[in-house]
Amino acid sequence: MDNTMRKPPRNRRKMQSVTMSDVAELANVSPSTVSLFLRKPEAVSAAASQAISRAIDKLNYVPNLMAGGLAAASSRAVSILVPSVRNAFFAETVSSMQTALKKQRLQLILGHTEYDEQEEEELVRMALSWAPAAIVLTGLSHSAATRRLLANVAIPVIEIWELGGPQIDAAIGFHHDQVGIAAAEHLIRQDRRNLLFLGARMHQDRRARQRCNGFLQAAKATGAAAKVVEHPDTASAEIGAMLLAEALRLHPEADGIACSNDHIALGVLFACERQKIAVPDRLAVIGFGDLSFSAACNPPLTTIRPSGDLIGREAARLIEEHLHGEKADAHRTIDTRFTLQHRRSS
Amino acid sequence: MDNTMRKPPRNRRKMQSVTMSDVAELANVSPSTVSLFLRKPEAVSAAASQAISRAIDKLNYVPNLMAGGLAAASSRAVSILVPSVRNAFFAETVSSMQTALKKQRLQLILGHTEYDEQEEEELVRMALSWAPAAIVLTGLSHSAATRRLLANVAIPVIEIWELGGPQIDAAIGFHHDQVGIAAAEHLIRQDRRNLLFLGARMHQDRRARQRCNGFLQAAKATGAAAKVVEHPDTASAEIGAMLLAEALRLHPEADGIACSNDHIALGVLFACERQKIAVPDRLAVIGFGDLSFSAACNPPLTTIRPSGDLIGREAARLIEEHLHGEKADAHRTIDTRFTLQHRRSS
DNA sequence: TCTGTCAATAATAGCGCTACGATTTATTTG
DNA sequence: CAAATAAATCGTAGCGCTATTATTGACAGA
Repeated sequence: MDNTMRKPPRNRRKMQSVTMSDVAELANVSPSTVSLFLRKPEAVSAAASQAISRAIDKLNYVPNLMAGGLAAASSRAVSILVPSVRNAFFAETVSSMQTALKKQRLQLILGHTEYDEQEEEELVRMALSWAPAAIVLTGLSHSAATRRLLANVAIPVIEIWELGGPQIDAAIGFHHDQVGIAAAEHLIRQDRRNLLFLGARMHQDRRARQRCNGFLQAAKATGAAAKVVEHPDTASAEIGAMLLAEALRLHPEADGIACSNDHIALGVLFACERQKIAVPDRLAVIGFGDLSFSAACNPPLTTIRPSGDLIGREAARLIEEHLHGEKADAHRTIDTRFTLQHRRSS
Repeated sequence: MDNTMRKPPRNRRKMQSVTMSDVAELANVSPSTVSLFLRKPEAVSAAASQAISRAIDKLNYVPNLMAGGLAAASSRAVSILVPSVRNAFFAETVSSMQTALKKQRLQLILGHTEYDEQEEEELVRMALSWAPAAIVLTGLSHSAATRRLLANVAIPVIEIWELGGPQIDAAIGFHHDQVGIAAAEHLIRQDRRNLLFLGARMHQDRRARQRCNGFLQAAKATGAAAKVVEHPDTASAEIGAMLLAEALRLHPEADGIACSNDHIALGVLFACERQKIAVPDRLAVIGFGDLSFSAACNPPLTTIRPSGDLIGREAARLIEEHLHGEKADAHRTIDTRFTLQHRRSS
């Protein structure tokens, strides 16, 4: 009996053109050494380093992060979930974070929750499938299942753009009620006593709601009158103009207006101009966001500038620290604060 | 000699809490069946499906996409590289694309090139490390190395937001020179003969440059005068106002102005208002972008509306088709066009 | 000369999953 | 009712890499 009877070459896999072994072979070292070189170059001799570098260049080797991640049980990806990147605030944070993370060769996986906790939950599940190095969520409010999913992960879970509630792990942001308070106090300092808050999409945007509540509270505390007029759609200048019209119809006595953000405020300014309502003499206006047009409009808009950029950078820093082993105390809270930009609209 | 001498349990790996085998065991099927169920549920019997579903829920199983991607030699990630997501145009595309891709359980890996081809190259390299299902780039201009890296990949390479040059694979967008032409022709139709183009960051923003060139060309073709005034920084209303001042100083005879985008145009409107320059009587203004404030400002801004949203959706569609095996002819070009929004500023 | 120590490198054993062929079971049909 | 066909399920062999341990070689001290 022929015991050399060979099985036919059974199955065949797809593959990557150039692998680490190819590099190793060309550089005349073992694959282990190539791997070591890629992860800790300082542990490899100068001669070997050079040979490997040369081989990588020559072969145009691109490491397979999935293989690496699988073997190391963690990937070079960071998942970030924001309501929407169309919103300039979150765009800013995402952008600054991506820039900071690139230096550590970490990549951003982006998801949009559209202010929907169910959506967020699904995205968290998908995100975890990548065994990310960290996961970043917007706000402190999440579904029970989301909390459960994240309760026991070994990676940093960072909640951004909101402070002041129970947090899963770390939180980076500021207190939105304080923003509202600051706006109200500012208007009152300008001798306004009939205050108004114009808000968009507040049924979904928890943080806008918090600003509104802080505003009302502070107004009440000083005995000023304060009303709210809102609109369910996403903030825009158009909605802002509409809200102003509605507001003046309902509350013609108003002399100080805070807006849930600068888009609304811009619309208010546009409407005031059309209707020859003097700003700030007849009506003081304050916004939130300090968007790109806010310093340039007529009159320049007083507004509260959040720290979207800083939030992203701090999140990246936290992730970096964790990666470098500095376990850091969990449940860290970083208050990035906000600043009042006093301009001529108030 | 004791041939039962056992080696000590050699090494130990980290691991994921719940794996597919755990699910299989609980559901009383083989891991293969679980895998099959996850990928092609219709190929598994109702009984098994139910048992597996139950087990997944019970164990809270989260598949490991890296293992899956490694085995399948391709991942559920799509890489998208844009200049910056702070730019509302790209934010729109990224957002609509993410929404469309989520339905197919594909995830977006985001990178910012900051208008730098070197940066882009590095990001492409990083992106390829994930064996993405597709890769999306902005524009048609890339470094030689980038082209080389992408020349032979088996996945769709989609270039967005620009048409009219040699493309790597598919391209989705529109012709920016046509935008410039449309703007010039519009102003000329409004009886303007002394035209001006105000541009920001044109040394980096190739597409803004193309719009400018189209504008100049069309003006020249009809015998109208056309000048350019530009500023190196990112577009903003502030820069727009500065550009207008500079422009009127250099070209006081101007009666029609096109802006590289609506931020600039908004700044122009602000400045005109401050200087009591009548728009459109003295000066007609047209922008590009149709941003959120453009319909609401004073006067409402005539502008050209691109199709950022559609670009994202079409890109997602292309990727989906490829995933479902419809090989589609390569080098596809999809012109998403643009529309002129004629409002009162012109 | 013989250890002992250290630095550099290599061999080994998977990480969790998918693709493929093989096998089993159910269903049909001559 | 056996044979042929179809449907459902399973077993196997990696995907390309990392982490750990094992090995090698150089050099020091005694």
